[in-house]
Amino acid sequence: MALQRQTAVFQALADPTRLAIFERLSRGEASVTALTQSFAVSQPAVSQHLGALRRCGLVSHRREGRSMIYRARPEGLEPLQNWLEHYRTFWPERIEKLRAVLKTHKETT
Amino acid sequence: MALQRQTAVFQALADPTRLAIFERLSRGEASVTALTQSFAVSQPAVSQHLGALRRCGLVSHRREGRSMIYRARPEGLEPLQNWLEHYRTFWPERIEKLRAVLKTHKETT
DNA sequence: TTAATATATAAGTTTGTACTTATATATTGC
DNA sequence: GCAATATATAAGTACAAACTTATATATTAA
Repeated sequence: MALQRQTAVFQALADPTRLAIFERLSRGEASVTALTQSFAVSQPAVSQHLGALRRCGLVSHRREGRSMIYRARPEGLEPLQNWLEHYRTFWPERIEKLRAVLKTHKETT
Repeated sequence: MALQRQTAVFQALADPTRLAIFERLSRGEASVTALTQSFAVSQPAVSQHLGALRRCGLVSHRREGRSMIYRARPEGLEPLQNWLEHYRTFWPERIEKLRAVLKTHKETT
């Protein structure tokens, strides 16, 4: 079945390497070369993953001399946020309770 | 590359049919037969999607006579919630601003 | 126990995805 | 312009995923 807009972000983050690249970029921008050195895949593989992330708005890039600098786009997570927001409407108490638990957990670690 | 625990939920929700099944179940429990009637795929395909959702904790099921009744498990979304929570730590203002926008949007539609 | 119903599993097919190597394109410094 | 460097794209391969039909398993009712 063809990929739909709704599942695009899930799809993009479903691959471990691609997720790791996004997480790496969320801690600071990086060039393709730098990313390639961080992951056990070839440079073209990294470029392909970056293309996938870019196509669904999870990263942006700019040229800087010979390098392409990539950075994570928090706004790219909007669909995910939106989707979970939707479920908060359906299951308000349950999810809110869960959020509280998670927040506490975060604060104590 | 092998599927990791971190990407399991993303992977499960990355397929449009499977996402639609989960969303259907989030609006109320249903038997496999009922689900099969709602989607344009065969009964085995539905069972396979339910198996995938079940394996990562997004749905639970119980037998009721000859039927298997499936229901969505809000707790199954914990990894997603947790993951986004993590990004709130990194990008607090930005994401919080976004959350506010989304909440307003929800309330006015 | 036998037939009907409901679901799960097996096996096979097709398409998509993640990778590879090879090569094209863009930028810089000589 | 030419060589070096950085990235993207092309082409091919291997494996995973999503489906199909056929069949096995479980439950109910006669």
